[in-house]
Amino acid sequence: MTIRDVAEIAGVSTATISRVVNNSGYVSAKTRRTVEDVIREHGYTASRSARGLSSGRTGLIGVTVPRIHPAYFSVIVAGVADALYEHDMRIVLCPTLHEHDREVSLLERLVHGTTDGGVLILPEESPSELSGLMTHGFRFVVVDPRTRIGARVPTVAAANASGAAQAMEYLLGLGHRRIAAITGPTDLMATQQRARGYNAALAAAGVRPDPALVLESEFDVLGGSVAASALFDLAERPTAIFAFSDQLAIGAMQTAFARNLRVPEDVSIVGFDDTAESELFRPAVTTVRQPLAEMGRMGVSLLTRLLENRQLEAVHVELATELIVRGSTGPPRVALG
Amino acid sequence: MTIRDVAEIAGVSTATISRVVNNSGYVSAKTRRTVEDVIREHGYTASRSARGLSSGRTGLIGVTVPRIHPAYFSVIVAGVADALYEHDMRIVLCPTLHEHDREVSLLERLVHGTTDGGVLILPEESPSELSGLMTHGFRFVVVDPRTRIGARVPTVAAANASGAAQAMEYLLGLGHRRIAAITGPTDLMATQQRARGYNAALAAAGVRPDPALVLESEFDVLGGSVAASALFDLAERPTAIFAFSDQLAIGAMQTAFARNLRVPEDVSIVGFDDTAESELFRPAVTTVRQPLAEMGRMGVSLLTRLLENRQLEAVHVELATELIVRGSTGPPRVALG
DNA sequence: CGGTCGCCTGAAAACGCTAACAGGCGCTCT
DNA sequence: AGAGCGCCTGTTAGCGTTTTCAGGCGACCG
Repeated sequence: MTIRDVAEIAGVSTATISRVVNNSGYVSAKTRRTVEDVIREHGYTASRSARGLSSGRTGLIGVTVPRIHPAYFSVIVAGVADALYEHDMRIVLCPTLHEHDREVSLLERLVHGTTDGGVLILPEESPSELSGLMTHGFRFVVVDPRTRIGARVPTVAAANASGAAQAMEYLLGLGHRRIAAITGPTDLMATQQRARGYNAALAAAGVRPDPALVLESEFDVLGGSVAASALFDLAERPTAIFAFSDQLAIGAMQTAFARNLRVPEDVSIVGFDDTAESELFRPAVTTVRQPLAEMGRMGVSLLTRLLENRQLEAVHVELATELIVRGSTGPPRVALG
Repeated sequence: MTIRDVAEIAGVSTATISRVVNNSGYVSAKTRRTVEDVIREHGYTASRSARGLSSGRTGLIGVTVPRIHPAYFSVIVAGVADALYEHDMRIVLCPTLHEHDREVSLLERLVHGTTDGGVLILPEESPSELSGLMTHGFRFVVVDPRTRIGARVPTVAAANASGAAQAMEYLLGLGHRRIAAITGPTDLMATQQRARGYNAALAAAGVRPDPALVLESEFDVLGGSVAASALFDLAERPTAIFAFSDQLAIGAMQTAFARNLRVPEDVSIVGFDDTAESELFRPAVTTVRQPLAEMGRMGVSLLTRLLENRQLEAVHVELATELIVRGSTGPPRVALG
């Protein structure tokens, strides 16, 4: 079933079919109906390849993502896929496996004729490579940028600083004063922002920050365990730990259990992300919810505007976070100062 | 940068470029080198659209999946993506959101000129719709079939029956005799197979099956909680529960905790799948590992053979499972029988 | 009544690539 | 020496769309 077949059956030209399908240009109501009937009856769908070749638009959006299965990424991708579906576009998924070369070569291929644009999730690309792509004419949006990127590249992120501040204010409000932080890798913007929120909240409460209470780690469970272990070894143990991801929080809780510390009685723990496991774990993890799916959707929303050559009103979007209070937090055992 | 530009610069015809790029047909070593240099220097990549239109092969594989973010699916997708990457193919991801109509319409679009084939993960499609697609000429593979599908449709699944038997033999070996099962939806083939393994193992051990100990549920945490609750209310409580998914197992464990039952001292619990959360949870969940990523890779492997019009030596592939013993299982408190 | 304009439709030229065909060249074999 | 046969390369006809351009046909206006 090609457009030519449809044209023949409907007794019109291929141009008319094209106009009906894309509803562009003038078509009389009668002709339109006839054509639509034929299309429905014979089940015609335009070939994306041909359309792509002819019009330059493939209806495909490339999505690069470090890995698929961590809940963090897959929820964003789900948001992207959902939003794209509504625009009748499809998503070409490219896991980069954290390999910079792989990402670069993927992008090169995406640029040329394969896709109309891209959603880059936590890209490994340097800011200069990204602006290179941009000047090259590739339309894309970065979700959860790794570092600060040139002002012209549209980005979507969570309000990391204020989210962290929210969590800290809550802990401070419970009476905690010795609040440790297990941060992510410090080169990540998300980490820096959350650290900013952490420090700001402490300062606002008049608590002197203690550098010994801030530990850096990879964003994984093991890192959380190790860091928590170090924190529990401190002469003056923290009464609360703010982990910069749920994975870290769970690692910390595992260590607490292993040392027969009760959560939250002996130590309160807060995570970040609100991925599925934070709710599953017992006690359920108090966490800062990142609107991951919404971030994906917002990325698509920016991108479609970009593809329509419309001006973006906001190039850097921050989505609000929300503190989800669950069972892993409570007042400190001995109310201090 | 089109093939014509490259041809002009290299001083050869476009056909030669095409031959070099696809290494098909004869090209002299010298010409090949020249062309490759030009390509590298000017960064040419063939337009997938044009190639697709001309040759009928787009290098795109459609992957339908009910949802992306449950770990179960995303791990399979990761396997698929990885394997496809090695074939220089890309994956067009289509979440169906469990909606049958959505899936059908997606497939229709995939069939026509968009993709070369498909990997259908737990498809909602009826067997007849699937064989319809097949006779229509669409090349695809089903991973984790929902129901028994016609013999001609290639499928990849885990060895569900023997996996369940493994788990049961382990529990029986520990001395358990009253072993409950929380199954998934009974219309799923996976559920039926696991139930088969459950019953077979009981029979082999000479244990009379008790229908009261087998409860059906959706594959989610809540279902596990509810079912476990019912099991714990039984006059004669089971000493072990075999949950047909990790989610169910975790739900069951949460209920156990809520009732002050210790795991594994008061009740042993086994899950299925070995998704990430089963390792995170405390106690870590003993579970039957499904080789999800491998299932994805195997799907691609079958599909590529299909695309090359090669005969498949095995149309229905079952991948072995593995029992992962963790902390949620132990001998029953009072050794019975 | 002729011109203009809006609506509608068709013809035809791309779009960038592949593949079938044809031809040229140099060798070997008879 | 001529035929035959590998090897290499070029020519060219599509592939199925979109899009531009050029009309045709009424209606309305002057």
